[in-house]
Amino acid sequence: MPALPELPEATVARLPEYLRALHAIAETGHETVSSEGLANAAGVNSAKLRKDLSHLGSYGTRGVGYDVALLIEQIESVLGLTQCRSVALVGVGNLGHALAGYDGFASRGFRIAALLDADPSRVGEEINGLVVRHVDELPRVAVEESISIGVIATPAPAAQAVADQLVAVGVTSILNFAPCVLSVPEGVDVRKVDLAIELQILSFHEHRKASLTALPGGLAATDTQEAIGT
Amino acid sequence: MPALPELPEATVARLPEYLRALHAIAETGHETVSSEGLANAAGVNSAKLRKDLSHLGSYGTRGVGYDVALLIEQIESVLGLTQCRSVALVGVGNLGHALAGYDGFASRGFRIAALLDADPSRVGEEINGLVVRHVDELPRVAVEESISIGVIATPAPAAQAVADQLVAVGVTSILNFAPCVLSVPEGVDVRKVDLAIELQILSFHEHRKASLTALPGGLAATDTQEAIGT
DNA sequence: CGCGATTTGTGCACCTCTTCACAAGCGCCT
DNA sequence: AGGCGCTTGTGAAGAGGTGCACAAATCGCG
Ligand SMILES: NC(=O)c1ccc[n+]([C@@H]2O[C@H](COP(=O)([O-])OP(=O)(O)OC[C@H]3O[C@@H](n4cnc5c(N)ncnc54)[C@H](O)[C@@H]3O)[C@@H](O)[C@H]2O)c1
Ligand SMILES: NC(=O)c1ccc[n+]([C@@H]2O[C@H](COP(=O)([O-])OP(=O)(O)OC[C@H]3O[C@@H](n4cnc5c(N)ncnc54)[C@H](O)[C@@H]3O)[C@@H](O)[C@H]2O)c1
Repeated sequence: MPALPELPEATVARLPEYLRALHAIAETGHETVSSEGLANAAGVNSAKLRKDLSHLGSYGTRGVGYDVALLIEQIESVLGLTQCRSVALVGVGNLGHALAGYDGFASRGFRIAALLDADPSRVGEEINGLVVRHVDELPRVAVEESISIGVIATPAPAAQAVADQLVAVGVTSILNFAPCVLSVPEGVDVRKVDLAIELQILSFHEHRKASLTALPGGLAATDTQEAIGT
Repeated sequence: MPALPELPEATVARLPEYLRALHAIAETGHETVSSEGLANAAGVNSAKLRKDLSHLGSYGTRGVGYDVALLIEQIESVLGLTQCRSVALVGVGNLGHALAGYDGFASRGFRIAALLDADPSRVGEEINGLVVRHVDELPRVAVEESISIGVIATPAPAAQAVADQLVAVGVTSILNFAPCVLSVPEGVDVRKVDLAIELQILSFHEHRKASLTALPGGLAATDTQEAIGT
């Protein structure tokens, strides 16, 4: 059993990006990669990458770099991806359909194990070989499929109720697409994806850039680092 | 012209959340709101909220709170949402369809002004009153519709090429759904949304929680702050 | 076998962000 | 008018993250 390495949250958020980059590098046939090379592929600073990897007691070789296969194994192990995790998707509407048909989950260690909706007219529909079931069946489904992550793609007003139902059946990780805050008991992790927020942040920078160029003879030595980190 | 207030990036990222919360509060009929109340609605610490708002030279009243309507106006002004921004969506596949049919954009100050795809069989299709056009028409469309933000929803291998095309026609803000890093010239902002990354982060915490509970008589006084920030 | 080229791992300084705690300000009630 | 309770705005301390710069380690080659 690997002693829990107490990773910084910022590092955890970057590990999946490294993993993706590593898989891409592995496909090109390279057996090792330098911190510089991997950092470029992942879009980060090489020093940051080295520090991140050092936190998981890394297996790099000075003068050579990192063994790609070994590093993939290490990161997957730390992220808990050695076992395939089952996901329940609640709300099979516009967005839910896209998610249900997305093959990028399976290829990265996740299995959509259940599709759930409250609308009776949607129940029974088959998407990608999976039948939509009624959300009331959640307790049974959760056990049968040993769900470990819940994804909420319902309208915002229904999201809190769905979250409560997920928590009630023992789900402790939720990915929320509805634009609202969820209140959950301690010990439950919620992550949120909100498109409108992303666009509004872009809008701000667009606005700022416009103001800057509109300024009279603004000195060109203003700070202009771009490509914001996630 | 409002002097640029030099906002911290972390604050900018939270302003849209405050804005959403404010709109919700406005609908309940409240004319003012305390930092405590707004902070709850937005899912943040009240001290953080006050500091954030103080950065935009805020208009709160001690002993009373913030004027909801005024604050909405202020934040929208700072985010550059006073003008409706036009968005071009490139890649009208699985995910693109969902985005094209999403009404959450219009309601928050954005207008999907163009749908573009490279697949000839998709060109001409009408979605939500908008006709899919060929991606080669981007230069003309960008000017006609005065596009200010580009959204990439193509497969990863095509994303960089699409980004280059967007940059070429003058787009300086890009929202990327493809799981890859984009390289863009200085002055262009890129934000990324990657579902698999979100799930993997959740997986990590799930993994960690499992290890903790599996530990023998671990003292209950371990840190257990949850509900991670975006 | 030793040397130079290369690359990792990390101490350190800097910076940003968070959180606490409280003075200053405002309105209301007497 | 004055006092009291409530709420904002902010200084300061602390926590966390970033990036530089370099010593330590390893490999390949002569
Ligand atoms: N469509 C997008 O591109 C998009 C983008 C970003 C965010 N979102 C958000 O994702 C959510 C879903 O968007 P959508 O466009 O798919 O909406 P939608 O209306 O098309 O789909 C919502 C689905 O949820 C189901 N539902 C409603 N209440 C439910 C409940 N209590 N339990 C289970 N299922 C329930 C409905 O029957 C429907 O099928 C919304 O909150 C939206 O704001 C959507
Ligand atoms: N479907 C999802 O739920 C989902 C979730 C997260 C991320 N993503 C990512 O979003 C992207 C799109 O996913 P999808 O499921 O919609 O894929 P998709 O294959 O259904 O759609 C991709 C579309 O992009 C078009 N396209 C390809 N090359 C193009 C080019 N050069 N210019 C313009 N258009 C081009 C294709 O014709 C197709 O219509 C992928 O990168 C995927 O990884 C999808």
